[in-house]
Amino acid sequence: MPLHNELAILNGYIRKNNLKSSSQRGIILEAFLSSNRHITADELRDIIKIENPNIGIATIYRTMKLLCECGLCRELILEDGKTRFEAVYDHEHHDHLICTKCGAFVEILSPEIEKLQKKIARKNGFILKSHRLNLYGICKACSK
Amino acid sequence: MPLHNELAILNGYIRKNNLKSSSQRGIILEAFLSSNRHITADELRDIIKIENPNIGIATIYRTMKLLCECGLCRELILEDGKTRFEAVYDHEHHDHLICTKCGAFVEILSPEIEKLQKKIARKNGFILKSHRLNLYGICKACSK
DNA sequence: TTGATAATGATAACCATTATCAAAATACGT
DNA sequence: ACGTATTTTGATAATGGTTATCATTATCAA
Repeated sequence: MPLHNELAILNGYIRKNNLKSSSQRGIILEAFLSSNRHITADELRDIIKIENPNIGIATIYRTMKLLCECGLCRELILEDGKTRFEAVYDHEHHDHLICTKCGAFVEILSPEIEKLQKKIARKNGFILKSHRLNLYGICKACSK
Repeated sequence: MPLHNELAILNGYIRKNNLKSSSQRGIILEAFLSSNRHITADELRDIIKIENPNIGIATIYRTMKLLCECGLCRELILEDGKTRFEAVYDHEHHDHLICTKCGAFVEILSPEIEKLQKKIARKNGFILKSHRLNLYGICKACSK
């Protein structure tokens, strides 16, 4: 049950920062992890609403920000104006290949590209902290 | 005078699509090109306001969209919630290296990375159409 | 010049996200 | 277990960038 690990991380972060735990945070974390996709705050709310209609959207935003702070989650900003949240713990770093027709996501990984990125940053006097790489194209199904 | 070329492209696009020309579009195009940076609609309005205080923000948005359609401009979406516009004509394709402290931009170019991207897309059955690569780090001046 | 249509400017609407604030929940020392 | 200080929550207002609306104006072709 991987949830236990993530919950431990969240609770550790809460303790370390003198925050307080709440049932809402556990519920949101579980819904987020089990959704298993790049989800928006609104979509998450719809899922949570079924069992917990009283959890407000503000709390979802606040909790997702918290999850990002403690390294369980990452924001994904595309061009539709909505922030998507992506699980990080136990997930290798990856970039995205996105079908512009159907919206399909493929997670991709290229150590070679990463190496080149570091090299470019160094050449320009930058200390590389992170990067964002999205590839846009037409997937197999859509190109038929 | 490179403006002439861009103006010709814009006017060609207008003619081809049975649109109508206007003085505002020329003014906005010129202000955009001479700003020579990744500019937001708001910043562009401030520049234009000095000589043409009567041009509305809606027209600026509409014109920038038009410039994107005819290939003179590209939208750049970062994480501050503002769309930036970047000149494309006569500019080689490039990605971005961004300082997370001072916001400095460096345009970067790596044919090797581009080649790897194509390879990855192909391996996943995608026809690659475009990509977006931003590197985030600390620039030389800020790391002192 | 006229008629059809596109463009403009002012502003309202939109929508995702954040701030506000009173009420409720939590943690901790006693 | 109790009281108290502090955090969290939920409802909702506010924010801010962008887009839609619409009456008026400008453009273009005949």
